[in-house]
Amino acid sequence: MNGLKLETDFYRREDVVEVAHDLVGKVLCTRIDGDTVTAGMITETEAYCGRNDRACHANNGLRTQRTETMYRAGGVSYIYLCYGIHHLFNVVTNREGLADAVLVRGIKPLDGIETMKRRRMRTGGELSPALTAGPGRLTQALGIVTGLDGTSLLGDRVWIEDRSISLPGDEISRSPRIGVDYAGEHAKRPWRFFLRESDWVSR
DNA sequence: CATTTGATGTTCT
DNA sequence: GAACATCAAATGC
Repeated sequence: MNGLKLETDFYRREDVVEVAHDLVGKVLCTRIDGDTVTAGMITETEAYCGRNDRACHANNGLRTQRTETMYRAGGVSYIYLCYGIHHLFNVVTNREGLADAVLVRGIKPLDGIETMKRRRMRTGGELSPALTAGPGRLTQALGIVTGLDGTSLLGDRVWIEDRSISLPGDEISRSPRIGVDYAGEHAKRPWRFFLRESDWVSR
């Protein structure tokens, strides 16, 4: 609770890799259909750049119905269906016309844990990383679905807070992105950021 | 433990 | 028709 909602200045910076780094330690919050607020600290992110990045859906200016959201000005969500089952959540960054986004791959549960367990159909079970570690898992726990694609992150359904969680300088590690082998050389770029030593990261 | 496979729907060729 | 920013359950050691 009592965090400061991130504003457009945070999202509209030019360097999506920098935004991906800075999102680690921030708190992703949702309030879906008047339900309890559910929230968790972001533990893992990946940057995708619309220009010269074969791993990005909107690479080389590819404009489709799906990727159109990525071209909007920073500060909205980009949510799409992956493998026909999983709703993956991204943060659109940069200015209008440039398709940059940050994929959120893991959170550590903070608020509304019982609600998250219910959405994941894991009531009664022990609190484990299976609840929210992984891009498809956290969206289900937070109630995020593709119907929320394009939602403003300055609104009251999906937003991100700065709760002044302090992380030691060496806590954030970086590595190549996961599951993008098809991108060739670009797959090797170290554009994944994650909390070292955290249980709440994917894999 | 590690590895494989089935689920499932949208997008793009 | 193939590929896909994944996950959970099943199978193989």
